[in-house]
Amino acid sequence: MARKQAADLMLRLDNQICFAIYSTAHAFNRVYKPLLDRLGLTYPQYLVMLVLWERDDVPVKDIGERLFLDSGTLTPLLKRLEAADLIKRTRSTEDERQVLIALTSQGQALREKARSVPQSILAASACSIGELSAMKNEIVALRDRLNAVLGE
Amino acid sequence: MARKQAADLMLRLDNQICFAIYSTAHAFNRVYKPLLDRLGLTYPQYLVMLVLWERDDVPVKDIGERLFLDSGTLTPLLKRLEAADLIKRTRSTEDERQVLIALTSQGQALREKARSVPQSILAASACSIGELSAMKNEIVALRDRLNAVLGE
DNA sequence: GATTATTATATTGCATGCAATTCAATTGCG
DNA sequence: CGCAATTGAATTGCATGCAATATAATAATC
Repeated sequence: MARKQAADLMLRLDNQICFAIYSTAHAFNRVYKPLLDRLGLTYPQYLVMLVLWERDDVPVKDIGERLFLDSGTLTPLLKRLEAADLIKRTRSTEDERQVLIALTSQGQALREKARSVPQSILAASACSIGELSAMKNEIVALRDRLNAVLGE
Repeated sequence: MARKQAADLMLRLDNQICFAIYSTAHAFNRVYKPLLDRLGLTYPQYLVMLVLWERDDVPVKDIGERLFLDSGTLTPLLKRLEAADLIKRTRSTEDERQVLIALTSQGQALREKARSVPQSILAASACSIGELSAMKNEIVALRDRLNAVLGE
């Protein structure tokens, strides 16, 4: 009977860390929205740009591994970024299966406008960098354990 | 110059807690997938069922406030749950603007099958209940601060 | 009590995510 | 070398999320 009650408790929405994560992801998205609107980006597009601002001329696969996204998500997203003149998609000559993603000059330039975004997010989170960093590390560790289970 | 470098560091993908949250949400979703497939539910549908298992016969609005979702998301989702015979949607007689959501007997019964889900998730997270609960509280506090900014 | 404002839900359009499939290119292996 | 297996993208279909709008019902205000 005690075991049954424990199972009931665990089914409560507010006791589930997955819902905490889920709802916080959406809250972040809503905070980002007005900031990214000014850049003409959606949040997933912003993530792709973050990857490219770190390193350019990478195959779609690499971006996908970095962001945990597959081609079904990335292909149309990248086409929209290309239509916005932020990136260029080129079939690799080395390996014609790969499509290399490079920033255009506009894509490079957008980085300057994006520099203030993290500050705004930090302010909205009303949290010190140290606290956020500690939380981030815990969450990433959790994510990696979940992904490890999936790889089995 | 130091300030510029700090802004650059903050633009790094791996330094952003939002990406930690975002990618962990997707990792959770992938871990849940096979478990929820057995129940015939998607993850957002599972969240709605969690709400309803706690309290029945509630208007769409209440579910939305609980899950931070609007009618644009909930209406079609609820129609799919109704098509699956898990819930019933009824226009309230008290206030005809409202649609009340009630569980069917099958919706009630599904709770028994769902009881084992949280245990499986706990196992996949490879974490103690205490640690998870502490993380959850921190994340919820962050979410609430973000939502507070949005309300301004 | 009539008019206006607000509220609850529904609808439309767009951008993810992801499973499943397809297709072309490359790798492996005998 | 020749062929099967694998790989990287693209495509299709379905289910979110959310902004913007529509609509009907209730509340508020004069």
